Amino acid sequence: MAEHFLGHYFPSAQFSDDDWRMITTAFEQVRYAKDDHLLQEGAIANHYWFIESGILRSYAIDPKGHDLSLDFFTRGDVAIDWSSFLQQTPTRENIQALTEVVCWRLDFATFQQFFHGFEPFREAGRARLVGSYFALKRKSVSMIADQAKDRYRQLLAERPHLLQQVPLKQLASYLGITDTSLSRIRKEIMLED
Amino acid sequence: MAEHFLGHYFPSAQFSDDDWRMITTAFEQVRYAKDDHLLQEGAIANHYWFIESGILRSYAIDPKGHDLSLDFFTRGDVAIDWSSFLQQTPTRENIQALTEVVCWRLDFATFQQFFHGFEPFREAGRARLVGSYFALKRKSVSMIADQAKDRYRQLLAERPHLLQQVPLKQLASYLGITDTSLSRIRKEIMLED
DNA sequence: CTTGCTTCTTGCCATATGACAAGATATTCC
DNA sequence: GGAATATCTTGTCATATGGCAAGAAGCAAG
Repeated sequence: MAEHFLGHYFPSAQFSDDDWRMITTAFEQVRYAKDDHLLQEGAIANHYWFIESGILRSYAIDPKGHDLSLDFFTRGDVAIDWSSFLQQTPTRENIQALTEVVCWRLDFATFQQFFHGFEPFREAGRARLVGSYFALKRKSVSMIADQAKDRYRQLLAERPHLLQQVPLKQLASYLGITDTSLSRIRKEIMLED
Repeated sequence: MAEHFLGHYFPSAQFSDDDWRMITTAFEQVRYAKDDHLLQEGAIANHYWFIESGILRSYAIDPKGHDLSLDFFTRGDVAIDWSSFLQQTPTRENIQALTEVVCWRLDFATFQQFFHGFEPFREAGRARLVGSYFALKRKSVSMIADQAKDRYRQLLAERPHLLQQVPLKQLASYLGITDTSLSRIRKEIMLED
C-alpha cells in the first residue's frame, strides 16, 4: 500500500486495502495562503481539515467586538468546528490561515458515510472529539485555577513553536488576557531566568 | 410499547420494539443519597447516568487544594465524565449527589455494543457529546469575555433552579470566583432591581 | 431550647489585570 | 531604501476580584 499522508492520522493497518484506498482518495489536498479563511462565522461547516503543514487559528468576535483566539492548529492536528460540522448548524467561529497551509479536507456527507460504515474510522473520530473536549476542559480549569503567568508558562512548555510564529495579541486572547499584560508577563519571565 | 423513562432521552420511535426493549432493559435504575459519590478521582469511569430526579455536581481539586465545580446535572441531563468513560482512563473528576438522586445507568461495555450496533443510538450519543463540547466552549468564551456579574446573571436566567439548591460556594467556583465575591455580586444585583 | 456547624455577609486592604496612550521596533510594500 | 503599517513595549492610573477575618444567620442534633 502506498504511503499516504493520512497514515499519520489513521491506524491504516485496521482497514482493508480497498477500504483504505477509498478513504484516502476521498480526502482532497488543499492549499491556503496566509490570511485565507477556511470557515467564516454564520456558515455551516461542510469540511474539516487534516493539517500537513502551516498554522491555523480559530477565533470568535465577542459582543464587545474583541477578537478572541479559540485555538491554534498545526501539523498533526485536525482543524474543525465540531459543533457546526456535526450538527450542521451555523458556526460562530472563524478559521483562518496564519501562514501558508497544506491540508487534506473531507466533506460532511463523506464523513458520515465513513463514520457509520467503518468502525475504526468511527472510533478514531470519536477519540479526536473526546481529545478536543478534554483539552478544552483542561484549559477551562486552568483559566480558573492558574494565574496568567502560569498559563503562559504552560503554553511555552507545550507548544513553543506557536510563540515564535503567532502575533502576541492573538496569543494573549487565547490566554484570556490583553496583549499589554502578556508583554509584561513575558518580560518578567525573561528577567527571572 | 410501555412508556419507559428513557423515552425522554432517546427518540424511541427510531428503534424496533425488540431493539428498544433490549436497550431499556440494559439500563439499571439506581438511587443515591445526598453526598454519595458516583465517581471519584483516580477511578476509571465505568458508567454514565441518565438523571430522573435530583442534582449532581462534578468537581475537581486544583493543585492548591481548592474545590472547583465543573458542572451540575439535573433531570434530563446525562452525568458523565466523557474522557474517562470513552477513553477508559483514570478520571481527574468527582461526581457527587447534592440531593437524593434517582437515575438510570449504563456500563461501558454495553454502551460500546449499542454505540457500534445501533445507528440511532450512535447519533444520539455523538449529539450528546457535541452538545457538552459546545456548552463547555460557550462557558470558556464567557470566562474570558464577560465579567463575573454577567456570568452570574446568565446562570440565573438559564438555570435558576440551581441557585436555590446549590450552596453559594459551589456555584462561585463554577463561575470562576470566590464565594465572597459571589455574595457581593448577588447583593449588587438585588439592589439594582 | 441550646449547642455546635455550616453557610452567608461584610469590612478592610492587597493584587492581578485592564484601559488608554505614547513610543519603539519590526514588517511589508511600492 | 523609505514610507506606511502592524507589532510590541512601557508608563500611569483604574477596577475587578481575592485574601483574610469577624460576625450573622440558618440548620442539625442532642
